[in-house]
Amino acid sequence: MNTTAKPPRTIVDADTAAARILDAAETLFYREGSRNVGVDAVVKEAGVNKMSLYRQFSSKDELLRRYLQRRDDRFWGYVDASLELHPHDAAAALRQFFADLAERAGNPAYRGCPFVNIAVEYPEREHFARVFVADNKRQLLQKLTELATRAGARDPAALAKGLALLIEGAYAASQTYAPETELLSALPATADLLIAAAMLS
Amino acid sequence: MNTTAKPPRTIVDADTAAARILDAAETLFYREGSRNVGVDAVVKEAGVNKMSLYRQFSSKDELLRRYLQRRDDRFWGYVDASLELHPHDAAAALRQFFADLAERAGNPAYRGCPFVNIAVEYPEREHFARVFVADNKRQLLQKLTELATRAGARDPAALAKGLALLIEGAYAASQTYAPETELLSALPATADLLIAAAMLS
DNA sequence: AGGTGATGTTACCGGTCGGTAACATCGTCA
DNA sequence: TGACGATGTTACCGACCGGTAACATCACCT
Repeated sequence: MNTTAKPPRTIVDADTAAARILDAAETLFYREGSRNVGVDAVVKEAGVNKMSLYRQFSSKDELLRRYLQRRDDRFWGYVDASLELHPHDAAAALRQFFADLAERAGNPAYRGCPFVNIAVEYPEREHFARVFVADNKRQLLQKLTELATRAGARDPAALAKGLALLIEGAYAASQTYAPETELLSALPATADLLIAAAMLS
Repeated sequence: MNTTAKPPRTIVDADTAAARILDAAETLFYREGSRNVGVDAVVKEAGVNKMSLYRQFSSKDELLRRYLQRRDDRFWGYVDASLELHPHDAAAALRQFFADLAERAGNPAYRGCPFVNIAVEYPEREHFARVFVADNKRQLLQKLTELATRAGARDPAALAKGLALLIEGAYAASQTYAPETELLSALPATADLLIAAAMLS
């Protein structure tokens, strides 16, 4: 028998190749870290040839850019899904977001906030990926401030910053603390407390 | 003139070589990330030869272990320094810790919590460095719980977890948010709020 | 049918990684 | 003085990194 049979050549058009590469990059960059994953691993996971990658993307950095954009879209999808449940009650919307975040971050496959991970992976604050991260966080703080204002907080900026710290804390703690610690179980109640305290005159 | 003059051979004994290597590793691993720094960069920073490293340390992993131990010692030094200022007032001690943390994390050279960074750099929870990190955090939560108890909190475990989340949040936010955001300025007040709320009947 | 452009495959480039062998050179102590 | 052990220096190993050239093969359109 022929033990050296080559696998059949499979041909995929450029668009599907690009999509599969992006899917593979999203999976691997998030799970293993963008700097720990080589392009060879990406194309293997995507089931395409390395040249297919470099014909669709100019470089690994370009792939990283697209990865960040995907993560950004996904993140705001999470936010919108939580907030839409309470369109006329900003305080409830905030509480909902923390409940949903605690749920997501408690998943065993959760590997933390992709943006926090990027910030750790790239030491230079001027790196384009770090700039992207800072921009995402800036928009998040803005959204939190807007919600805190609508909720009627005495000092909306202060409440928003406190909640932003809690959010980052949930991200980091999901990776630093052992799962048995169940630190995230305290997230919703702590957020509720901050929100409630911000309403009192 | 002789433009190819070799630098003079400098000889240092094993102990000072080991110390300089550890210092260099601590600086570089923290600033750039342990996986982003090669042993060549470490020996260059230390001003010693690569063989001097491998005669003192069995591997880069061994160096990483020593690095983690150093950071652990340093961390508990910070904790003790804050707590010692209020030996008979646990609530004040907690508040002091957050004030000092906000100060440290606001330093421009601050590169976040070394343990958070390790957790991001190494994807596998079973990796020895991740286990070390989880152990440090477990001890921190224990210390916080003990202080919350001494402070007279109604639910010490809940307060400790909330504060632990805030701490991790300060670490992560120091790297994700742009400095202009001054998110850390909200840290002490938020911690104070949580502590005060935990005391009320 | 023939040609043309997109895709797949292989092999390779220079650079960096962690780690080591071999040898030169030094200080120290008998 | 001579020998021995510790240190410094150089060169190298195989593996992986991001990226590319050259060529084989296919689909599709005229």
